[in-house]
Amino acid sequence: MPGRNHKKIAAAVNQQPLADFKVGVDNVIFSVDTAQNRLLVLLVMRQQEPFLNYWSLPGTLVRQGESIEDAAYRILAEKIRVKNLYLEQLYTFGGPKRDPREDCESYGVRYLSVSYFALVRFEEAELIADGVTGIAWYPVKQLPQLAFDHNQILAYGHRRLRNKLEYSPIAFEVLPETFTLNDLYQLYTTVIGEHFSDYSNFRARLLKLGFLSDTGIKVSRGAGRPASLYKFDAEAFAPFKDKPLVFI
Amino acid sequence: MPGRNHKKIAAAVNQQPLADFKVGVDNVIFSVDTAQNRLLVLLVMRQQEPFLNYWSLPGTLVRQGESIEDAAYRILAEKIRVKNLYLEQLYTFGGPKRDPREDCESYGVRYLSVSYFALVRFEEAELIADGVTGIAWYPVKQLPQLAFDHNQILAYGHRRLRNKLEYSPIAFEVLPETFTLNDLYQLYTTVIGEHFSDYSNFRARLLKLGFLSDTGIKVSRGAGRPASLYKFDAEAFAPFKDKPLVFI
DNA sequence: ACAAAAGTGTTTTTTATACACCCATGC
DNA sequence: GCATGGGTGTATAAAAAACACTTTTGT
Repeated sequence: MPGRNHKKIAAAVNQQPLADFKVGVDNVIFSVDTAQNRLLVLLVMRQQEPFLNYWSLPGTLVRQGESIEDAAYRILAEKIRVKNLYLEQLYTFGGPKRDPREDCESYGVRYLSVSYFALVRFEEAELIADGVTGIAWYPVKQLPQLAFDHNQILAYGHRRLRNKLEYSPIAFEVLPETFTLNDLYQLYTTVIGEHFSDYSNFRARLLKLGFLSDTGIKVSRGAGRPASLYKFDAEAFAPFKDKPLVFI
Repeated sequence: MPGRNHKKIAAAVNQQPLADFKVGVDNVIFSVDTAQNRLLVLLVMRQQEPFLNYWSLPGTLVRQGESIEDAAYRILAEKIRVKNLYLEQLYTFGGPKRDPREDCESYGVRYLSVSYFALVRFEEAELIADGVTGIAWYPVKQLPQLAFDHNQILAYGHRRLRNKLEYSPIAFEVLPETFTLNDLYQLYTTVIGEHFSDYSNFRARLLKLGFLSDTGIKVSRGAGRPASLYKFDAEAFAPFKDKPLVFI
């Protein structure tokens, strides 16, 4: 029965063994040091093979009963204490051979990495040093060679951060409740670069959009005229949601 | 030794069992029927439990030695023949309990779905009917209830499609090599809705940007003045890459 | 001749850009 | 009083938006 035989073969081809995965989460956690105008990323020193003593993105493997996003929040909370943060899924890297453990220790198990991208407020972020693991904010302009494909993941996260700042109001998730317009401008300058509107125009545009409300409270930063504290008004922003809008 | 004991306990807490995963890929494949001004998505009828006889996104499980992206292309090629397409990773859905198979048949294995989003040219897309599996283009405005969390994935893909059209030149990946400005306009209208510039302004803006070159060739579509065929000039577009740019 | 589709032009309004300048404070 | 940072205004250029109009075809 050639027909039947053919079907069997086709079925066999269609049912090559499925890959078994362990799923890891790697976080690209950014912050902006406005005092020194630097964009920073959180790195930890690896304590085990592979890539022992390499800097890497803080990551973990997903446990039973834990959602991917839970794992992302867990590893973040293990490394850093923050009040405000913005976190979103970045990309899933899953080619075979991206993790050297696939060759040796395992029985054909693949390692897949779901990366998350986070932005936290530098001034209030508290690194959790456990006395063993090295942990540090690194300027993204002076990165060391990282473990695994983490340089690639980081580069992808950096691109996403810039895009998000340009098109979405994520800056306000990481600024304090109230902030000066200069705080906001500095944040944009540090991440995007100096190649956009000057402060005066930036200011005028943002204010005209109408979702920044002046609290009337003034703060003085050393010399100079005191600045007004502004507040992001989520309700006033609502109409702009899902509309193309460029902040820079 | 209380110190050592404490360390042991901490280690135990930190090493709850890892989850074991099977990784699936689900494709949200869109096309635009310009003749009827409809946005379509490709659905297949499930042939097995769970969700037997439910419509679902075309998907597959990742096999040994296969990258995630390879699996996405494989399942796409199994269902449809196309010349041009745009494909990118969408999102990874991985909460526990998103797949009912986790409860019964498996030994604690989790199912994770890496979704991909694709845009293909409707006119030249050829569905591959194998005589068994139902397969169809569904208008996104009249979707049935889908298997798993596929309605959610689809909604997410739809949002991404709109954003991509607004900010990126993906329309040209799915239009034929040469196209009329009206073809382009229809594509935008169908996906985004009628709420953007009229044809005249759309046209003026796109032409001024300078990355559409007139081939000089004219085509006639029934009555009316013949239209010029244009061509996307990737080189002329290069300077706009990575710059905020809004097409609509 | 006339409807239909393509393409051009014009007018008005809104934004962007580049500045110059005024304001309030610390020292 | 003057340097410093905050804030306002203005002149010019560019772009968006609305819409009227011309051109070229099929019937």
